[in-house]
Amino acid sequence: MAWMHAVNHTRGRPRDVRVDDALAQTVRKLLTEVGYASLTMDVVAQRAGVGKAAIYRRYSSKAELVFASVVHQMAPTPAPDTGSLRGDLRMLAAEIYTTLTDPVVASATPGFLAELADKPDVAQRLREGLFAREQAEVTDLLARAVGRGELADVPEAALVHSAMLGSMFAWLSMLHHPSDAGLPAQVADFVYAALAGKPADGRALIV
Amino acid sequence: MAWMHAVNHTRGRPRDVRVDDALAQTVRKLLTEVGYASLTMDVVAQRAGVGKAAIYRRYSSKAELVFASVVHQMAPTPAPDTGSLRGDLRMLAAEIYTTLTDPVVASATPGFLAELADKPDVAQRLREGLFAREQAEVTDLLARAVGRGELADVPEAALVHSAMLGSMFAWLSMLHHPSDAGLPAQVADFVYAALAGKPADGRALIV
Amino acid sequence: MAWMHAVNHTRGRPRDVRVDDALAQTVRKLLTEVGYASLTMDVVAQRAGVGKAAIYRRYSSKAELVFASVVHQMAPTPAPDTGSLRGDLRMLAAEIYTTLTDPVVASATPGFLAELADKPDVAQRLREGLFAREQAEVTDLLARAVGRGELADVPEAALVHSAMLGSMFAWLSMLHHPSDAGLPAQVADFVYAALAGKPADGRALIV
Amino acid sequence: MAWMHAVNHTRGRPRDVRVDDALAQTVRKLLTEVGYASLTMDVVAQRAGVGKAAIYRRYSSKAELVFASVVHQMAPTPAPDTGSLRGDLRMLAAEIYTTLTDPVVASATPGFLAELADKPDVAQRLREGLFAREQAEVTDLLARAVGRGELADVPEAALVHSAMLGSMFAWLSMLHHPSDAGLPAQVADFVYAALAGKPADGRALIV
DNA sequence: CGGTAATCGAGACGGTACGTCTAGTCTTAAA
DNA sequence: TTTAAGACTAGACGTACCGTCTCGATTACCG
Repeated sequence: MAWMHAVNHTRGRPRDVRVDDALAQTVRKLLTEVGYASLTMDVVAQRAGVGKAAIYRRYSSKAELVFASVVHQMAPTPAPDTGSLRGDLRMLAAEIYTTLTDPVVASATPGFLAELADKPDVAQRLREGLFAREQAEVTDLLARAVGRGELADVPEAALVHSAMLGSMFAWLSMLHHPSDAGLPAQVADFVYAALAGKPADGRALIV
Repeated sequence: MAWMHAVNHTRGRPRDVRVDDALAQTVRKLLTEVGYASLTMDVVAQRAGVGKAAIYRRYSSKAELVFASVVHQMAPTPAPDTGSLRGDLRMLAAEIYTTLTDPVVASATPGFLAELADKPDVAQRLREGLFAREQAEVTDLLARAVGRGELADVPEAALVHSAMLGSMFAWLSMLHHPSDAGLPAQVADFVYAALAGKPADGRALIV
Repeated sequence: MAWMHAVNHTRGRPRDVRVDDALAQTVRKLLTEVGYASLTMDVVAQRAGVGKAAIYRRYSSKAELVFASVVHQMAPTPAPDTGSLRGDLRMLAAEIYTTLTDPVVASATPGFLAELADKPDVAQRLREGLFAREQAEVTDLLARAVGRGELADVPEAALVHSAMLGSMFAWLSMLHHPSDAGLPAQVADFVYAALAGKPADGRALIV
Repeated sequence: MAWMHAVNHTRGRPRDVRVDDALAQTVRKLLTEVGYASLTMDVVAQRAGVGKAAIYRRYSSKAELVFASVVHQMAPTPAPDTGSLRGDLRMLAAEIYTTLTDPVVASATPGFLAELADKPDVAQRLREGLFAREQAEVTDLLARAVGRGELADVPEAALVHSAMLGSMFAWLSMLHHPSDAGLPAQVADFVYAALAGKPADGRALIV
């Protein structure tokens, strides 16, 4: 099947791979420097030493360019399995937290969410490329917990995913509470408590 | 104390209240029609039958205008107290859900979050005017539960708030799951389980 | 006939004369400071310590205000008669020159000419109030020359007027040659030569 | 030496000549239709089928645009030499008259003169590009007359130029006398009389 | 001497042009 | 055919100005 990709590009000058790298690096740097809104295509081209046509030949819009550049070298994170539901949740929470607080991701996310409102196609690709894998991890993690006998029934993965991702996103980006290394564990334990029926933070349940 | 607000406006022609109303109404209508990004100041001015100067005399930017218009007549929501923690949580979840799925709010939110990245002052006002009250409700609600003896210790309100707001926001705006009337109850019960130590959805805990 | 003006204005508060003076003075000062184009009604009002309504109650437009302010205290120039055509021409030239090089007039004139293109009514008033009297002087001056026997026939006053006014205006405002005290005499002599058939500047005619 | 002008424009897409043409034509048409003051950049762009950026890339302001468009294809008029001073003057007067009464020039001139007050750089360019050549013609014309023996001494060209240009400008634009085909000849003869010492219009000189 | 009516400064109002900026497309010459 | 450079269209942004309108507070005359 590999030949599929090797379509005879042998007509005219081949794409310069250094362009792709320069773009990704430049976009990532600019995102942290000025943010998504003030990142302009002209400046990207100039700083990357690249023509605008070379950009639009690869990405059809600013949103796609930024998306690709942000995802570019995002952790592939194969799989965790720590042996316990609580451990798995903490692992996942830490992973999500790391992503959300990454300077590049944090700079791109809000502007990104804004564009998704208008462009369902980009939104679709974002969800598939970014969130689908995460959600699959949640599904696996829950299945493992059921297998271990930690949970009687498998809860809805989407809800658990929303709880973990959303809690941290709201904490950081909406309520603008300070970034705190203890946050992911807190959230993971909170979710664990909800699933396992043990009060969060080991607090005793009275009635 | 009312006289405090009656600051001597007696100098020159006073602001026309109808302009404020026309602006808020027009912005709200345009938000649902074309969304935040495609809402232009010129069109707002034209449709409101107002000069652009009148807008910029009140709001220094598009972001401020939209913010004010969205908040304009947002539910004052006095207080609930349903007699039980679960009931209170469901009430609050329903309220948040209603807000998040309101056409106007839903249209404005993403574009809004994007602008907050650049404009800390607007962000500050948004948090104070929009989220602070919500968080106060959470605090009260938890205190009441402790008072009733439903909880042994008072949990951190900010975390509970993040969990409720964030879960629903992520579900709706990030993962784009379909709007579902059952969502707020699900989320409320999930949070209740975490706090009260009973498995969500009444699922039995095995170990 | 004076009673015509004394129309019973005796209803309500009478116009404050100090407003008129303040306006004229302010406009004249602003004209020399920033020129016609950059003179704004708001600044006039502010600097004169006057409301804009008070201005528009007197003058229907910026053009009218400036016109009135410039003419305000312009030389009434009774009449010259120096005893000779050449002397009369020199006198008139000097008068026109003084007017054209007056800082206020010089600042207002170009912007003024521009507005006349669109507003025939203001143009009409300008011509009647400003140029008509000048032209009448030319007519008288020529008639006197004929009476004295200096000229056989009375030349067209409008042409002579154009020659004197236009030559100096072109020299100063179009070609931007430096202001020169000798200019009016030169122009007067030039016109005299044309009328009297003697070469300008006493130059000998060869053929 | 021609290569000096062919500065290596070979870097990026070259300016589109059709844009320049479309702009000049559109401005000329609009000048006659609505005049200088009511000519707006947006309408120019729209009617020319051109983006505003393309205009401001070429001209830094409305004044520069209009200036360039008016001068654009103005008669190069090499040189006349009719064999006599009177003939040369009539020729020049006719040329100036044609220019002044050209609908485009007539519409642009007043608004133009107004802007020159504020913008000395534009004024400088106007004088060099527009009047300098005219004045050179006057100088030549007078030199020829001296060569022919029609004049004993060479008069000051600037004064003669001012007299011809100014007389007609004042007649048309300041005093708003009706446009008259006989005007240039009248003015030329008037100037001729001043130079040659023969009474204008063949009127007899008495003393 | 109190009512009536036009005035006053202050400043908000609708409308409209300006000049700047951006996204995404297109056009060169060179490689 | 790709490259860098940069011009292209379209259209929003925020500022500025004009001429009008609206406040509450002054004046004058008239009854």
